[in-house]
Amino acid sequence: MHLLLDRDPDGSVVLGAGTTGTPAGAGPDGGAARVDPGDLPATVADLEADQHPRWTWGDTNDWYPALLGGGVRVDRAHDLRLAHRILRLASGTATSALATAPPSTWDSLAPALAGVTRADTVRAPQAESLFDAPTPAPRDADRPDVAAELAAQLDAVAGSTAPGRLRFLLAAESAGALVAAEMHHAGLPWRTDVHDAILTAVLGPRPAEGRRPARLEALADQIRTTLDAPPSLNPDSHPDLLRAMEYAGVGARSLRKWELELIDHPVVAPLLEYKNLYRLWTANGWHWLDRWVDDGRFRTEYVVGGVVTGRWSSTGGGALQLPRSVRGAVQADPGWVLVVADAAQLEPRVLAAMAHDESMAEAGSTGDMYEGIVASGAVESRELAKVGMLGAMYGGTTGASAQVLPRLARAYPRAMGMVEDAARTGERGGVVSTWLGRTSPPPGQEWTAAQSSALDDGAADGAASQARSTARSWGRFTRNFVVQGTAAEWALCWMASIRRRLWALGPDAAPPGLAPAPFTDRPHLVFFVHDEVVVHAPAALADVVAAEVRAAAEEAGRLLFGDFPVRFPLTVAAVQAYDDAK
DNA sequence: GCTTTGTGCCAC
DNA sequence: AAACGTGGCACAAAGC
Repeated sequence: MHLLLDRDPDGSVVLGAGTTGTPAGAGPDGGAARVDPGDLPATVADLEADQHPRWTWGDTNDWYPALLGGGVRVDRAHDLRLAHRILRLASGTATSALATAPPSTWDSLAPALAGVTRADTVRAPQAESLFDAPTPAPRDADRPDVAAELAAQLDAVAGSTAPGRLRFLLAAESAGALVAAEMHHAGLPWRTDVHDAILTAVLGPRPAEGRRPARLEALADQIRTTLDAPPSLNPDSHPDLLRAMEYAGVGARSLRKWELELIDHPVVAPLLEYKNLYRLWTANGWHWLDRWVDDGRFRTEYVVGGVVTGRWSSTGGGALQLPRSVRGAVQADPGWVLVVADAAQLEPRVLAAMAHDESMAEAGSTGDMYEGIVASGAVESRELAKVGMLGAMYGGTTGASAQVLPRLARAYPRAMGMVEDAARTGERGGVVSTWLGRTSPPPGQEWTAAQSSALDDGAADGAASQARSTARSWGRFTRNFVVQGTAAEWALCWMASIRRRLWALGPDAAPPGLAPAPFTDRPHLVFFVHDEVVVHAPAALADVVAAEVRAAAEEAGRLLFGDFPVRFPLTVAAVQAYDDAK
């Protein structure tokens, strides 16, 4: 059952207030109870053990980090902010009171940051002068009413066109919020010394502040010499560099890597190397290390549902774009291993399942799905199968991808038909939904303006083609939305299952640490990127953990797609360093 | 001086 | 100078 957590304006914690079916014992008489914030972890731990409730709160990051800090892990949650966002847009709940109500504070809530508690925010020094009006305290009416919101959400789900799927989606989204907070708490093991060695090997030793590393300096000189440019030429200035290149007759219109690679000129090699190393230095160099790695852990802020499709985004340190070149610095603690697992060809498999395309699922039944497509005779090569499938899911219209599309459409009419339908719906301005019912946003101003101006009397030349182009672009978005979004749902289920299974393994025999460890004394998730997870585990449990991660993938497929014969094979490796995997 | 925009590359 | 989806981020240049 749901157990609500809320705060009074004075900061005291209210437990179970207004919860429908409040469990006996939450408060003295089965109703609301007031808890001193300092006692919250202990109180939550007791209730978790006794009643195993679904902890229901406005935003997981407002509550869970402090509980984790107090050594308390919870099993289930309901994140009202995340659920609200889903239900407001979902086609399945379009007629509900929740979806038809005017926008409320729930619609304007920004995700809280796990590293920043509300108390920190309140205590933060306020920039105010004598002339500034004091910041007004939030009016009572603006305070989100958690009990009313929960009731509205449960009502919307119950009256929806597919209550089971939506309930599942909300549970998965909330489980994701728990995972995200726990991964932030645990951090990704990061060897600063190894990272520094990686940088030093290719850039030279860390330079003085404000100076280029030696290798970059040498390359800059080489670029200047090759271009016959003065020492004042700054290779970081695009206009200056392009001008110097034009003067030297290089013939490049931009500084993009792919374009430079097409050019035959002696400056290309040193310039490409410069750009490559410059990127490493600025994006993941020593400054990055100083800023984001603390005490052997990299902590980012995972933003659950940060992408419209339901994928996560992250803020801080570019966690979801960690370049391969620094992944060697991600290393397990002594006596531990990293179990790295990624789902092979996740999106095409998801597409096959949601379209109930048995032929396509069959192509993925033995292992590599692209090889399976080749084996079925649809296309000649793995590479062609891959670019063809990606083109189908992205809406590619050119090149090899477009060329094989007709053959894929003949071999897999159901799957290809589904993404085509999604594209057509988007072009018309309609919305599409994922397998569990997350719905795409309606098209925005650009689409509407383009379509209406094409219909105007005396429409400008090009208005019609502009309208078509905008419509197609939105069609590519909706086409991709259904696949990417459903893949994100699979990933949420996968992680929720992994989380539960790892917890069930029980604590390691390791001696208790000084700080309370809510879960880091047993195998735990430390990283996630769309279709890939990393588990930090005691070395002795490597095989057990690998098996659980595989079992979780099967479970996720079964929970989402039932008996439909689609497989979700993984690549799994237990390694010391992240870059040892594959 | 500040913020916004453009460029380009990284990840899936 | 992108084709073909979703993002984050750093830097220089442009705008205010």
